[in-house]
Amino acid sequence: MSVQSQAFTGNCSDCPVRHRAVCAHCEIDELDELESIKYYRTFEAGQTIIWSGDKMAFVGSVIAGIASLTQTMEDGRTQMVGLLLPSDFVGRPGRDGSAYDVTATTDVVMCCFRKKPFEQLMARTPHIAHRLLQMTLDELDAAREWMLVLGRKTAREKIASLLSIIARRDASLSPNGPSGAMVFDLPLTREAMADYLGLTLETVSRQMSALKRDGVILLEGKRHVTVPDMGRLMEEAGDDSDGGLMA
Amino acid sequence: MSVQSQAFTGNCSDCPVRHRAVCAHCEIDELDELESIKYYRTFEAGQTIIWSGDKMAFVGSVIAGIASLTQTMEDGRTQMVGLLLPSDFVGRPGRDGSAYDVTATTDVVMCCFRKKPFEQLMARTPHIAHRLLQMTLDELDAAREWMLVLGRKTAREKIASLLSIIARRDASLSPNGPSGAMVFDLPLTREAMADYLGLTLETVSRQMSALKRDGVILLEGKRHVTVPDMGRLMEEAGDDSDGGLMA
DNA sequence: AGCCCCAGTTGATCTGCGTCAAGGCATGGC
DNA sequence: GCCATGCCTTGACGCAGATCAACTGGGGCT
Repeated sequence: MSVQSQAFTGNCSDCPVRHRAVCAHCEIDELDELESIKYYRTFEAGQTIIWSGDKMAFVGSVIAGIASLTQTMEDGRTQMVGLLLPSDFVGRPGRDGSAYDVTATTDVVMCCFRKKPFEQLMARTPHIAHRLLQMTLDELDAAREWMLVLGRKTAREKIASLLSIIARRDASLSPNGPSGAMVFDLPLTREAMADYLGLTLETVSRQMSALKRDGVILLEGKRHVTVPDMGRLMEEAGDDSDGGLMA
Repeated sequence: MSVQSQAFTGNCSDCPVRHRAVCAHCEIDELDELESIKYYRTFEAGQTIIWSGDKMAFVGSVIAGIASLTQTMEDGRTQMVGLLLPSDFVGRPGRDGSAYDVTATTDVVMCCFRKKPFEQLMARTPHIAHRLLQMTLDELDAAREWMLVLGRKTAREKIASLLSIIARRDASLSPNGPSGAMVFDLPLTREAMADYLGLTLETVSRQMSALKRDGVILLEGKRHVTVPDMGRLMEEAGDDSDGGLMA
């Protein structure tokens, strides 16, 4: 499967993620300036994009595919601390090193900006800084929501939480009804799920089987998931049953 | 104990946290403008500052004392998702509701800005937005470091991690030698520690006793802690033994 | 003083998840 | 075809931490 299946010319105006990325509100002249400092890079599934501690020469956006941020302890225990989806921003203007490993979970296409020029542009262009602040605040909310999952939820609730997050993201791309059935492919191996959830891969496997046995999800093969009732899944996750959709 | 023991007149130029807060790099005229939209509020230990879901009329900085951000599930399980120390920022420009409960853990003094005018000032003043971005990125790093603690560390490592974070913060205020002995008072009850660490209070108590028995810490009463060897404590926490201080 | 109340400690027991180990089922190379 | 490899599933067992419960000690009431 090609990650570039859509006809994308490499021009910002065609960019499939532009309306959600850092450059969402840029004017034409600003886009032109971004064009001049950007380049694309592709990474194969499993490849490391940035090593923890490396100095980063670029910042950028994920255009296609999924990348993950992970931290690893000396003895090998690892925890995934973020999932980067198309339009998500990578890098930290104003600091040189990365604090985490960034790894391509699927094949990934990134739109990179050379760091120095990007920072200069940001200094001149308040609404890029503003957009980045909003995106960072969203990430902070997501990280904190995940702290609740890691600290207080049971294995079953953790799995249900992960599935409902992935399902919700897919929904925002191809809108099914929010409370109807939902179908998607898991972009993560059992091991990656375990690293995200603070579990072992065996426990992940067992709980997936349990949710399937109890009719909360249907599995076709190992990765293709059908959720017949999102409300049910969100109850299993321990969230409000409406998932905040009624507000 | 008064939280306002330092002679603080209520004027920005005397503010004990100014060099670390949002307004760190403000010029005199900007400070004047902040003066005109700010007011102080005090909260007693245990009081709720903001309820999850409330609309917030203000943003602001913690001036003295410690506040915490917590999330609670319907069945009462709670997880602390952030610890707010003096100079930390509260609130989310550009969004109305809080996603968490904000609670005063000790007596707290806050410097509040009315939200609307603050947002307008921010729009006109790029370096306030820039400072806020930096602070938010720092918080994001802290949240992600905490995800590793919650997801992968043992109870003993969790306690050691918390103690070393608190010790390090105190060190940054009153500089002892970084690898010598360190003395501080715990600002948290056992229950609050448990909520931060994703443990029960009984487990916290047992592990505190174990660290004391093993000579990693000394306890005088329930709250007064002496760490004879910070390196040892950081090993117990599962971090690099140098804690990044050798870099 | 006498009392209560709250925070913390400690013990006994239970259990959810980790650990270790044995397969299953695709895919790809020879 | 056959075997190797990667990803996943399932079972048996043990342990770290949760749960339930009793107790301690200090600080602030009347």
